[in-house]
Amino acid sequence: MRVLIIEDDPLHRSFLQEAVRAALPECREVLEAANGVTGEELARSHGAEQIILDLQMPGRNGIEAARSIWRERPETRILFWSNYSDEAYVRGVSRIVPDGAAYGYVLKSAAEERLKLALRSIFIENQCVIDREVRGLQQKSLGPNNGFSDTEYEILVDVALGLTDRIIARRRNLSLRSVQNRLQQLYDKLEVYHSLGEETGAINLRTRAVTNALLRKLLNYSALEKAEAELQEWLKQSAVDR
Amino acid sequence: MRVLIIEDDPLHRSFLQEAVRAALPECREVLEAANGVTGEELARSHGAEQIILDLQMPGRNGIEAARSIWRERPETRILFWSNYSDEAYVRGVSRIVPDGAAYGYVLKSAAEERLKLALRSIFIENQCVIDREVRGLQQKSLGPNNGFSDTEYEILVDVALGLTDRIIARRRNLSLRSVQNRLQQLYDKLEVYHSLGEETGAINLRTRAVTNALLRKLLNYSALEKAEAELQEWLKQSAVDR
DNA sequence: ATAGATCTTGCGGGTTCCCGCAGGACGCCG
DNA sequence: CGGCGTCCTGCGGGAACCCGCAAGATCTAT
Repeated sequence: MRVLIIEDDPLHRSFLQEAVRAALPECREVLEAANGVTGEELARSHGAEQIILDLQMPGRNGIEAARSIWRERPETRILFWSNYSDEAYVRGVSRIVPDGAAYGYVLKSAAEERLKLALRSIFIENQCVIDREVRGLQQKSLGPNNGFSDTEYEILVDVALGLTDRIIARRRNLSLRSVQNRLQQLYDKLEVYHSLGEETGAINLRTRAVTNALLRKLLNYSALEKAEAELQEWLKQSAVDR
Repeated sequence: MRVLIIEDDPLHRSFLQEAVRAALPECREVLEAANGVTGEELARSHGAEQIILDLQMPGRNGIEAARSIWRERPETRILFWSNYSDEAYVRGVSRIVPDGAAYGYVLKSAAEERLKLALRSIFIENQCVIDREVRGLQQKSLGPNNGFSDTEYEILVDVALGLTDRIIARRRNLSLRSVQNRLQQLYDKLEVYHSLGEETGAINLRTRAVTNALLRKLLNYSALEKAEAELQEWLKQSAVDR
C-alpha cells in the first residue's frame, strides 16, 4: 500500500507521516506534497489510491484538488483533514464526492487515536468516516428544514459575487420576480431583519445577507474564490452565446 | 525570564515550546495557553512580559487578546505568529500597538532559524522584528498612494456590515452625499467596475465591493467579527442617546 | 380526479442607491 | 490677495431593489 499526504504545514505533514507509519504498518511508502498542484501531479504520476488531503491550502485548495483527482479515478480513497468544519467546506465536499466512494472528514483538533482509527477504516476497510461534528452539520444543512437548499445556495453565491437580480435571472434561467422571491427566502433564513436593532430600514438587506452568511461560515474565502472562477467562466461562455 | 505561548494548535504549541527552549536558554519557565481567554488570564495572573501569540484562534482571537493585554501593560513584548499576512490582520495589528512597544510579526511558513532570531531580538534586545512580506504590506497599505486611508476603511467596513448610506452618515457624522462620495472612491480603488465583463449595469456595486475586499484579503472573518461587535456596541449607545 | 401546498411569473409602488452638476468651505502657495 | 486643489454638501433623476397582491403552473396525496 502507498499513501500520499497533501498538506502545506510542514509540522502537520510530519505528524501525519508519523501517524500513518504507526497506524498502517502495511504501508510501504509515504509520499508528501506541500500544495495542491504538486499533490495532483504526484497523485497522477504514482496512481495514488490513498490520499490524506488538507482542505485549506494557499493556491489550489483541497476541494479543487479532490475534484480533479476523483474525476480521473473515482475509486480513490481520500481522507480530508481540516482545521475547521465550516459549512462551506462541508457543503463543498459533499458536492464532489462520487457515488459509492470511500472518504473521511477528520478535524485536526481530534485526538490522535481518532485519526489512526479513521486511517484504518477508510484505507483498509473502505468505509466512510465522518467526524461527528461534521456529520451533524451535513444533516442539518442538507435537510430542507433548517438548512439551505442547493438552489438557495446558488442564489446566495450569486448575490455575494455582486450580480444584479437581472443577471442572476439570466444565469439561472429564472424570471426577475422569482429571483427576488428566492432572495426573500434567503433574507428570512439568514435572519437579516433581526441582525441589527429594530430600526426599520436601517439595513441594506443584500450586503447584510452576505456578511451574515460569512459570519455563520456558510460562505468563506475559498468558496468565494471558487465561485468567482466559475462566474468568470460563465461570463466568457455567455459572451460567446450572445 | 518567562515566556507565555498562546496558540490553539497543539503541534505548533509544542514546536514553539521547543524553539523557545533552544533560542532562549535564559528562559526559566514557559507557560502555555490554548486559546485567547485563558491566555489573557495567564498573562494577567503571571504578569507575563514576553508573549508569543497566534492571530487566528477560535473564539477570542489574537488581536483582541493583544489589545486587552497591551491596555493593561503596554510594555509587554508580543511576537505575533501567524499563518497569513492578510492585510486585515496587518492593519488590525498596526492599529493596536502602543507607542514604543516592541513587537514582532513572523509567519509560520518562515524558517525555524528566523523564528529563533526574532525571539532573541524582541525578547532580549527589545527590538521590533517584522517579516519582510508583512512589512511590504504595511508600507503599501498605509501609504495614501495605493492603499486605503483609515476613513475609507471605516466606510468599507460599514458597508460590509450592511448599513445604509443614511446610517453610515449618522454613525460617522457625515452628510449623506459625503458618504456616497467616499463610496465612489471605494468602488474606484477596489476596481469594482472592471471585475466583471464590460456589461454595464451588470453588477451590484455595493456587494461586489465587499467581496473584492474579501478576495484581496483586505477584509476577513475576524475583521468582520470585530466590526460586528463594535457595531452592536454603537447601536446600544445610540439607542440610549435617542 | 380534486383539493391543497408549493413554485413561478407579472404588475405596481415605495424606497434606496448611484452619480452628474454645482455651489461653498478650507488650506496651500506664489 | 487671488488662484487652485481638495473635501463636504444639496439637488435631481434614472436605475435597481424590496415586496404585497394575484393569477397561472406543477406536484402530491388521499
